Amino acid sequence: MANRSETSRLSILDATLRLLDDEETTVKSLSIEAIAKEAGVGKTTIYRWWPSKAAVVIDAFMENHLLHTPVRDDVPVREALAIHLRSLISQYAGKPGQLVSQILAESQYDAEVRAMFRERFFDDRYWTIVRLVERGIESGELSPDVDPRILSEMIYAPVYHRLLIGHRPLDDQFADDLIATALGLPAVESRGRSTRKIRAAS
Amino acid sequence: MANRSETSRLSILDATLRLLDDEETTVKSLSIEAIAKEAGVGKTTIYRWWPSKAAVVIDAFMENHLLHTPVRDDVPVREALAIHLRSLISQYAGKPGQLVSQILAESQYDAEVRAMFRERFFDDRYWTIVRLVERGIESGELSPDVDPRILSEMIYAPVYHRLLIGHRPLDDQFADDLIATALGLPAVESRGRSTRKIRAAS
Amino acid sequence: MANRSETSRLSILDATLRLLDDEETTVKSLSIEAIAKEAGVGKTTIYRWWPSKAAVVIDAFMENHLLHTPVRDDVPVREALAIHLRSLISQYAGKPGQLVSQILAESQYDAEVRAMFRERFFDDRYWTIVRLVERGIESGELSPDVDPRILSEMIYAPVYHRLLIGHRPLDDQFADDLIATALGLPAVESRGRSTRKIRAAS
Amino acid sequence: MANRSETSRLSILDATLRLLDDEETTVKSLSIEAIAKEAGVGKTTIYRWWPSKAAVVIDAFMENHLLHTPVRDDVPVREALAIHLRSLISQYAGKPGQLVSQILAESQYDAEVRAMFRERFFDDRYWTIVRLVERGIESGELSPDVDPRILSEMIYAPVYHRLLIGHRPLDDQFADDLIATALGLPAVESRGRSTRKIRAAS
DNA sequence: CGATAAACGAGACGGTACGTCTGGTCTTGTG
DNA sequence: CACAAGACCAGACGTACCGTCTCGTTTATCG
Repeated sequence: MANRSETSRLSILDATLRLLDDEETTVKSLSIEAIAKEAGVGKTTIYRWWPSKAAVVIDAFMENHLLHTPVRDDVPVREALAIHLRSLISQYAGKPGQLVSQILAESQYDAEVRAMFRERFFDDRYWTIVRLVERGIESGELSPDVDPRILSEMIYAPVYHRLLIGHRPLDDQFADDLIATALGLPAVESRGRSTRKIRAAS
Repeated sequence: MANRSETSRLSILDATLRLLDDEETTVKSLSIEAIAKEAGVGKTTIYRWWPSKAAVVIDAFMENHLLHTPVRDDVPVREALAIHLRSLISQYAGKPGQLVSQILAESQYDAEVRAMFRERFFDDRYWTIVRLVERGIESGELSPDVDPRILSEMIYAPVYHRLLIGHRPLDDQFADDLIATALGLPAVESRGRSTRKIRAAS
Repeated sequence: MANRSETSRLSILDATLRLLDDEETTVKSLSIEAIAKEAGVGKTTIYRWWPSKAAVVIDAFMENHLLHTPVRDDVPVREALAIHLRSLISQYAGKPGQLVSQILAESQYDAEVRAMFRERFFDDRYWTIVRLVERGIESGELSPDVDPRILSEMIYAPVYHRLLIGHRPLDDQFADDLIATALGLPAVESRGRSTRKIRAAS
Repeated sequence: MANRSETSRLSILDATLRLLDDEETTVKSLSIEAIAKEAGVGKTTIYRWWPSKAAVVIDAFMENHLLHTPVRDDVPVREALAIHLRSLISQYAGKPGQLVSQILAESQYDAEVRAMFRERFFDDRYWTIVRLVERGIESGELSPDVDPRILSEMIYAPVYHRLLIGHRPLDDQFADDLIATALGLPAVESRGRSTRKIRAAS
């Protein structure tokens, strides 16, 4: 029989990360051929076990838990949200963000990749936020009238939006603004509307 | 001398749309070679005037005003938002949505395409919503404490989010949920409570 | 592993000859793309194994021994020369001649092709004539004072000269004239005079 | 009205020579586009007056009398031949030789170019040699039995042969060997056959 | 001497082929 | 018998030139 070689599997995932580490390399410019060569592995071996290049990248990405965005449950929801969002945004502002946006790009052309992205990456994060919002409703920090899933999307989606479109920066201010608006509260340090407008315009 | 040929320009944009109309064709699978052949045009002519395949697609997409998402200013903000979002979402649920998501995908790999997407497509829509939100604040429909740009992103981004990730459907319910949550009103009859929440937070 | 495919090699050479057989096709107008298409082969396969189009043509030309110009060693040198030259000239007057002249043309731009032409095509023929001239010297049919290589060139080069420049025809008369002049005999009956001349010069 | 512009004609021929002067540029790699640009002339102007790139090159080549190969008629034929051939060969060994061989290459694909090469370049030289050989016959230096045109080709063709095939060098020794053999005389400095053989092999 | 027609520079155009690259499949030993 | 190595068919890439075709803009006779 000769079962799947764990050595090969790891070489492939390692090689993928090594290649993606190069500032110039994108998921698109990365080729299966290059991965095979870097891993010292035949192309066939990759094609045998992964349905597409993007699948390898997602696997490699997850294998090394490249994104660390804890959600604390021992602090008030507002604070937990703040910690989580700031952490997420700061990571998305860098190389991991590029990777996520490129995987998302690949997933536009391949339903299998899209499903894999959701299952292996997206769902966990999404439900974590939904649960957090639900805790906020339970604790009274958030209005009981909001749909936790919709509110979660309204908090989370803008981060992806800026990541993908780049019309405005991914920074701490953004995290604070999102939370303040979501909780129906102006950001602490900038209460007035006109002040906020000026900030937004800068 | 020897000015640009309008005939060629139109042939190219038309051919691009014709090819993209095919259910199986994506922006990725579309090739400049195919456009040239379909348009009866030399490849050089395309390369001479467009920096990339995606640029041609954006031009073609815009040339024919493929997306019609009016924003009324003669009705209350809530209603204008509802009309706009329902229209936008219904179109994004179909072929135009696929195109937008694929252009966005391409833009992840090409700063020029990203800029073109923003300038030719995104900015108009974004500012239209921002202005709408500002009108809502002025008319008292929205709390004066929200940052119009942040709120706009919180309303708009989830649409793109579902378009790109596909974790939940793009339908009228979604439009209504977004508006209700954005206006701080889970439903019409709960206006008082949500108003209270906003007031309490200020 | 994965050795060269003999099937492909033959398809390519066959396709090349098939295309060149067309009266209108020249080595210049022949394209690697056309060979690949005709052979049902990827362009890469051609580029992998041949350094240039001309190299493929030379290979194809030689593979099928397209030129038959025997040199008899069982008859007097004059007769062997006559048979050989008449045969060579008659072939050069037709399609093979065009091919040779076109390969020679290509070789003016590519040292590798020039070397290949010499090694695969020219040298054999050249040395065959040199040896024939040497036999003529040994047998007394030719003056011992001539340099066999120079005399060979003087006999052989005019054939190429007419082939390439076309100032006068390639016909049997030409073969006879060359031999007569080379042997120092304008005609059979004037052997004495020419012998005298050579003797007088030594 | 508006006659041919002599200025343009000269710019084009000059530009052609300037471009061909570059060691790396060949008649093949030279493009009409490049000539037009270098000459500051529209492509149309070239196409209007010349049938092909090679025609321009021949014109440019001749305009500047790039080859100087005098034939003296005030010295014995042997000496005149020696002077002419040594001069010709020494020039053919350099850049002019490359040009001639490349023009000859081009002429293999274009009957018009071939005719132009003959008329503008070849015929003069050919008949000059024929006349020289005829003078040799009249003066008794050459046997009255040889056909002057055939002997001319036997003297002249080997030069082109070496130029195009490059199997042996174009040098003074070659000129002397040709003349010696043509005149039925061994070269003065190397009378013995074995000596000649060794020289030929080097 | 002003009209007018050809030649001119510029360069866009529809094409062809280039040589390179990658995708995904197939083949051939090796461990 | 899974693997590495890599050859294979296929076809798009972006580039270079081809030869044709407008464009205005000189020129230079001719009416």
